[in-house]
Amino acid sequence: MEEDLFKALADPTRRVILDELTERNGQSLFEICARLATRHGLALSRQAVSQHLAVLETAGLVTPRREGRYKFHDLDPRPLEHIVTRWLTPAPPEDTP
Amino acid sequence: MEEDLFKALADPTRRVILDELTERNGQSLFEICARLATRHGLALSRQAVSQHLAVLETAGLVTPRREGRYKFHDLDPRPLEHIVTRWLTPAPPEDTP
DNA sequence: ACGATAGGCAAGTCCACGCTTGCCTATCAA
DNA sequence: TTGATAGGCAAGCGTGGACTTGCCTATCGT
Repeated sequence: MEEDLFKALADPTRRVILDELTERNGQSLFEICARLATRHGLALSRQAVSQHLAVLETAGLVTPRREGRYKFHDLDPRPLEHIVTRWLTPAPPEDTP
Repeated sequence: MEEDLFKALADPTRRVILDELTERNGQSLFEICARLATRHGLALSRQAVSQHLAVLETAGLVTPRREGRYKFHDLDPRPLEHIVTRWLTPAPPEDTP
């Protein structure tokens, strides 16, 4: 659902999580917590990050992958593809040479 | 500021306003009110729409243009351009033929 | 088996956001 | 000038969302 996508992108912490996963894909919850703290000064509780990841999963931007007691998170940027073209006017006849 | 951009896109009513302006650019506040009501079943107060437009202006997605007692609103999709490429991984080596 | 690690569930708090209401200003038509 | 139209400002209400806290389950190492 597109509502979930925009809601997921609305929070700055979630966008930083996407940045983190873009730089290093497949991180676990604790890894993300640590990198948010050390690299972005975001001292969130583990539960807060877990809830953010749940929102990102609902939006289809993050795909969880279980391995034993670990849960790794893979980025999936495909839902983003259509959110720009939606409002990109279909080639307005500009006469700017 | 990018925070304003994502916040502007977070609300479904504002996205419908962007849709309206994409289809018919340069509408006034009352025009937008009317079209939200008749075409989308959104019976919002004039003030509500005005506040939405203010948010869209802050995000740089809508540029106001005054003419007499009218204020027309022009869509500017340029701020949207970078929000996808931000998380598009720089061509991962996929071996899908 | 036991403790430690990785994560989940649920309730509760706090604040930002969407919307309304009421009143005020500015421009146009008669 | 008067009334109507188009829009703005500010206070207030109510809901949703972000975050914490406390406790519970599951997997690994020894």
